[in-house]
Amino acid sequence: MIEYGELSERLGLLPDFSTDSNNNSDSSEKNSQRGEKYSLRPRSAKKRNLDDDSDEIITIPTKSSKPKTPRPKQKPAPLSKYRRKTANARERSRMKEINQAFETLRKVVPQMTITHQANEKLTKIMTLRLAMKYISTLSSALNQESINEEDLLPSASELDCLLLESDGESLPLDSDFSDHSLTHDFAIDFPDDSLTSVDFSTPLSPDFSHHLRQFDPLLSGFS
DNA sequence: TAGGCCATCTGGTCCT
DNA sequence: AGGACCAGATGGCCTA
Repeated sequence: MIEYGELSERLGLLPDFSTDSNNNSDSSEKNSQRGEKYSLRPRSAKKRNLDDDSDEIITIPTKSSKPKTPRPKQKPAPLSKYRRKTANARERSRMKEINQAFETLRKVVPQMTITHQANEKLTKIMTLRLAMKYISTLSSALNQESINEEDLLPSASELDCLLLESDGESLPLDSDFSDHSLTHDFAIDFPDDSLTSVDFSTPLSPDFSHHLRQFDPLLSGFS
């Protein structure tokens, strides 16, 4: 039985965890709080290494058993230790970029407080779904304004419907959302560089288009 | 303790 | 050949 450390060293598969743990510290705030704990994946690495060790030549499962047939398809040589490290670093960097984009998106998408506690961070999937819905809300408001700027503003229930929907499924427009109405002022609730949330306990302002223009510079061109 | 969310590692695939 | 992108696997953290 080959020990984990020995095997990994022999195969040259494992990155330098001590340095990786340092690299991890900048991946995200949350992760930095976790510190060095993300640096090791002993069991998974062991399993993978053992798998690698168990079959050096990959045998393609054949329907017709022709045992003597040589399998030309060999597992490609694992990346060198250096290339594996650099690939991991690139991947971390790529994910960091994605997470930064999520963070930016969180700041511009109105958030709900219905199911979230005050300082609870929106999950990625919730952020995407809210963004989709927010765009939909703005688009519909824009279209309605092109017809009649003042009279065709979305109703509070429509906005509730759009913003409440977070799972990709449409909610019926006649749903009863009387328990929570939208905030009266997006511009106040969402300063440029702070995470804010829609307060459903306050009534919706009738002048929704005005707030939309304040909120989105693209819309301000239509005033 | 189970489940959700997340970061990370890893190998495969595609592209330049 | 090497980088970008992706998805699967894994384990840590947190909350109900």
